[in-house]
Amino acid sequence: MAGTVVPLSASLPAATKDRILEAAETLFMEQGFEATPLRAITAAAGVNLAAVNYHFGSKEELFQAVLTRRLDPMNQQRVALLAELERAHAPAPVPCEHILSALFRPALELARDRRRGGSNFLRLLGRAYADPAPFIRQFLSQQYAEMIARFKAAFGHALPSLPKRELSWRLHFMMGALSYTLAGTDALKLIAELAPGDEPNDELLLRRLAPFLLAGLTAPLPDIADVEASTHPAP
Amino acid sequence: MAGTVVPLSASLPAATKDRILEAAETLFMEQGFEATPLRAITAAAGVNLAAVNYHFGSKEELFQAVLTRRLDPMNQQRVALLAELERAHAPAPVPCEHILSALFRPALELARDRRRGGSNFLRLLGRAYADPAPFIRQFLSQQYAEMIARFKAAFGHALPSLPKRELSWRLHFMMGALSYTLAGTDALKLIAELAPGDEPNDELLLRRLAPFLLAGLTAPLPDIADVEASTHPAP
DNA sequence: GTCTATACCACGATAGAC
DNA sequence: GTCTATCGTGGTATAGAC
Repeated sequence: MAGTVVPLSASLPAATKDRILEAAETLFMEQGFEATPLRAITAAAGVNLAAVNYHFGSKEELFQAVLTRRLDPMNQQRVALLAELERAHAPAPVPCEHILSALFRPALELARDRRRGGSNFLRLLGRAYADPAPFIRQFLSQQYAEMIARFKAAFGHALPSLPKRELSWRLHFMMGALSYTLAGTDALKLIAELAPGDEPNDELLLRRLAPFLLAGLTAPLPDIADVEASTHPAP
Repeated sequence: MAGTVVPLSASLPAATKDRILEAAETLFMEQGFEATPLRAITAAAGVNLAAVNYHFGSKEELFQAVLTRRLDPMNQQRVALLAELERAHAPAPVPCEHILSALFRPALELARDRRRGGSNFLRLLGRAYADPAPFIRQFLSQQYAEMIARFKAAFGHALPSLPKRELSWRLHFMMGALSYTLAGTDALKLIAELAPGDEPNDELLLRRLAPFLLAGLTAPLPDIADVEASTHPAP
């Protein structure tokens, strides 16, 4: 983690594999997964068609590799930020706003960084979420499981009076609003429309979204919240 | 709306077109758009492969036809419910909870109706949202534009102190949470996990989601909200 | 107007030579 | 590791039968 020392071999002429990865990310973001022929990727990367299958096994596995390359660091950054906050506040719980911030900023940073794909990457991700292929869904759940668990625990400490089950629901809603907003088709368009003059600024979006979600998170409990402890009555 | 009189010709042996539509919906929901070969659809419908191109033009247009068949009535139902509420409350504004209800119930009803595809249809829809093909996005925007406008106006009356631009953002967030929740890969799984014992009940989900969104909608304004009124007026 | 048979061309994948 | 050749399957276009 600490040392960012790169092996000497990294400067080699190189890495057919990396060239494929790079070209694939660009083209997948521009055109989507299914709409991008493998032949277009290999042409852009200047490699042979069969190289993809050799290095990645299949087009789907190439897709997963593209996603992991961005997602894994982002989620690690999230838990690192959260851990830092917990250290700073201990033994008191971290306030909700700060937890939210740890959850959002890495995603926003990714969305803003054009060299890492920008918001197009998040759109690609959002699409993968709804993919009917069990392969992809399982892959994503696994990618997120640990991070979600940590944030759920943090929110649990910050909101001790909120039942665990209710918290699970609301976390789900929150991730939904975030994913949809960042991945949605018209997120950029919306920013341009609703904040004209400014350069499309994700920071602005965060400042809008955070109060919205924070309020939802701390909303009064629904009527059915209390019946759960006992049994389940008919609706 | 009133007369549900069906033309006599509807009882013909027929309608290759309808058989295709029916088979396509089922298979698209089960396997997704790209994963479903046209040949599988025509086989299930018992028609010739070329019939699809003849009646719909292309696979993509067939997809749009499948979506429209469910979406159009749902959105009409939404505006009808809203209109009814406005009539009942006039000249006072309709309370937010009721507006929300008019927005959600038709979607939930669709999600629960297995004969209309159930929640699988909404997942299909959610996926289409993130589709990079401009064709599909434009189609969806158009499908929703009128309905969204009416609901935005209704919320505007109910929340006169909320700046229009802020309302636009929050409506966007709301639709995001709703879409994601209904369309998400694990919505059903989540219901099963978080409400064990019950049959997967969408009503329960609504009772959770509504307070969450309602709180977000009426949340305090973000810090940057006030600078907007002065400079650029809404388009 | 409807429907069918059939012929394209592009796709992802693989086997085998180098 | 890389390449060429080839296979099976996909969406689409068209000519012609009813």
